[in-house]
Amino acid sequence: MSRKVTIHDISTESGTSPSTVSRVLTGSAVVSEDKRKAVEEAIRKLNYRPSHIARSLKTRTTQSIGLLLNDITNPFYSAVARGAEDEANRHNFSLILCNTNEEAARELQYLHLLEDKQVDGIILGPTGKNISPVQDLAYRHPIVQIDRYLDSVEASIVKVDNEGGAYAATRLLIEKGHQRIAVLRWGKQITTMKERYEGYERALVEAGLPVDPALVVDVPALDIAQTMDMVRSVMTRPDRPTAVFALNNQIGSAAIGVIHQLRLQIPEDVALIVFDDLDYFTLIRPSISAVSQPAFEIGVQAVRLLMRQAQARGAPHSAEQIILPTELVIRESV
Amino acid sequence: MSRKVTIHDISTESGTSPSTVSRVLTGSAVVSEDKRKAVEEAIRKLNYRPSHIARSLKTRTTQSIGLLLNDITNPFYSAVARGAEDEANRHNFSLILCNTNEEAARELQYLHLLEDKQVDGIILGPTGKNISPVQDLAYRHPIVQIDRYLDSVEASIVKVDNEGGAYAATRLLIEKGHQRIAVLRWGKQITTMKERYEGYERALVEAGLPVDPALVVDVPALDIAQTMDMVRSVMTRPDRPTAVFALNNQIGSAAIGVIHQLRLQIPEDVALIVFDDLDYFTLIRPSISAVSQPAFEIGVQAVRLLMRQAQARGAPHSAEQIILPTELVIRESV
DNA sequence: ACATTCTATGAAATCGGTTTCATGCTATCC
DNA sequence: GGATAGCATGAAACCGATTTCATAGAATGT
Repeated sequence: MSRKVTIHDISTESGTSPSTVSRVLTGSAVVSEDKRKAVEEAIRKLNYRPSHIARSLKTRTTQSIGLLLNDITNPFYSAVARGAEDEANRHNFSLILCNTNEEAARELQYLHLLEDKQVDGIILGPTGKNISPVQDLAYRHPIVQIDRYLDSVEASIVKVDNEGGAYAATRLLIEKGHQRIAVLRWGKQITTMKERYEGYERALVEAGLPVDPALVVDVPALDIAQTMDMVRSVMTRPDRPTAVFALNNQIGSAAIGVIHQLRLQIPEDVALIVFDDLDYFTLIRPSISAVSQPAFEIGVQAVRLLMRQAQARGAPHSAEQIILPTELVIRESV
Repeated sequence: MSRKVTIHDISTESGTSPSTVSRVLTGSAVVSEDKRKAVEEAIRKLNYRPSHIARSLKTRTTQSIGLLLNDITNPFYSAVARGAEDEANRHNFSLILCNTNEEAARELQYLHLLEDKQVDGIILGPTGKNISPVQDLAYRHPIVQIDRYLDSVEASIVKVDNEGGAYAATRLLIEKGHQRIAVLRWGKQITTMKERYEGYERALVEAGLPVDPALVVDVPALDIAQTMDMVRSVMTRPDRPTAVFALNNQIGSAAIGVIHQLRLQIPEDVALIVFDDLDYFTLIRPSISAVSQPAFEIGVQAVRLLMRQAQARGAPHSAEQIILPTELVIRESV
């Protein structure tokens, strides 16, 4: 087993100094044509590949960014990841995948780990429970929050127009004649949920409809069985709502499951609209209307924003905020 | 902005040498009780966190593994990723996420990148198009293939019992009285598809049924629209099959879409079973039967296998093979 | 033609740890 | 009690790159 080829080997093979080899590697300074050729020849001959680690140690940059998500198996987040991966790759950066599972301790552990690994930036889909550590980190490193964000933390954000999307969805239901519209949410203190709920409420108020607390259902956890139970109890009440607005894809799926179980007809018995679109919504009958989010684009924009911030390091980095539009996709369920 | 705290700072603060600090850090040698206390105190006081990069440079180990997948948005792969992440975290390893998008060039680029980054191991869901580079890599580094594998390459594998799962599914359809069972596949040279097809064929042959080439549908690409077109053409033939077996979740979803479009009743007009289970299969009506794969567990096992191989480095590492069982989940669609 | 600036290059320091090696001290043995 | 082994420790080398700094030689200006 031959030892790994180092810059020193290239140096001797090409009859130059390591400094010169480094210069042709990074292009950081002018090197004469013949030396350059010699170095390039040696690199090819010995099949040399520079060590990222050694480089990182000196340059204090790792060409990597941390991607901290609550649940990579949630189609929304995996699309974000895909977008981020795509854009990162375009910049020759790689992603370190961290799954928090909505656990504060795990998020915190990862935040430290990523700092120890000296990632050049962090894309954070926050659990919402580590406010001050995130603030501290944001002070020292480029960090962009996606989807949700921590209200008091001064860090960049890439999100969608939750309020507007929810408003449009609710309005659609009202226009279709619905007066009793249930809203299903989870974690009402989370910014996404807050904003979506506000959009719902604004549409109701604007239309002069009452905001009935009985129609606002908070599911206790993102557990499909529990969520279905909650939804079932709403849907089996004597004064059942005529329309349901689920504020995320998981609750939406639970609602679909319950409605099917109860043998209710969509949209005759109950109309349905879900915040966040899933592939299968178009495949089933009736197809499900949704507020579609540009998840892939969120990932792309987050990486771009990070690149800009990393570039401008040293300069007082202002916390940017990117708000992407949602799209109301009207299908058979309304 | 205070400079980063280094091992040298701890050394002076605690009145010891860097060597001793390193020894308490790694626990690689005995240190007297009082020195240890002093070092630990200094670490706490200065809030010291060792640099992973510097450590990696010397130890030639990065505590990270590369995760190379074709499509992280495919629920199967994202579940694998989740499992891998979980297990890696348990071992204090982190994952570098690489999405190949089924592109050979991208896969190759990533294989090089991961080697340059000196990951301790690679989990590879291969495109199938980079046989000799993978073989070369496997010779130098721990690598485990998941799901698919490269036939000629000597590297460990974690996969499911594709043949057995497909056999069981086909058998079920036959037992339900179906004689004309279409099979939908993509990329027939890919090991998973080959094995699943073999299971299908074995079940037919065992039951004395003919293997009708007209019922074997190869979709040209994993594109939902194209796939739906192919499926539609089969389902609109005069001698339409009475049952359909889709060999992966994407083709399965396309099939569901087409069947709904054509207003065919499941399972009366056509029975359906899909290799690989998706969440929504239980939510819709009728619910869809599936061959369920332990995707999370594949990720977990892959990481464990990698850990073992990395441990045994130096010893001639034998290529292990782990075959996990599938589960036939019978729902309303048959 | 001589002083001065430029340019390409190599030597050496550096990044922040780990590990080998040498050493002084204490414990053990006959 | 003197020789030997064991043990904790620090000095220095090392991992593999980049970057600063010094310098020799070429190019430029007057």
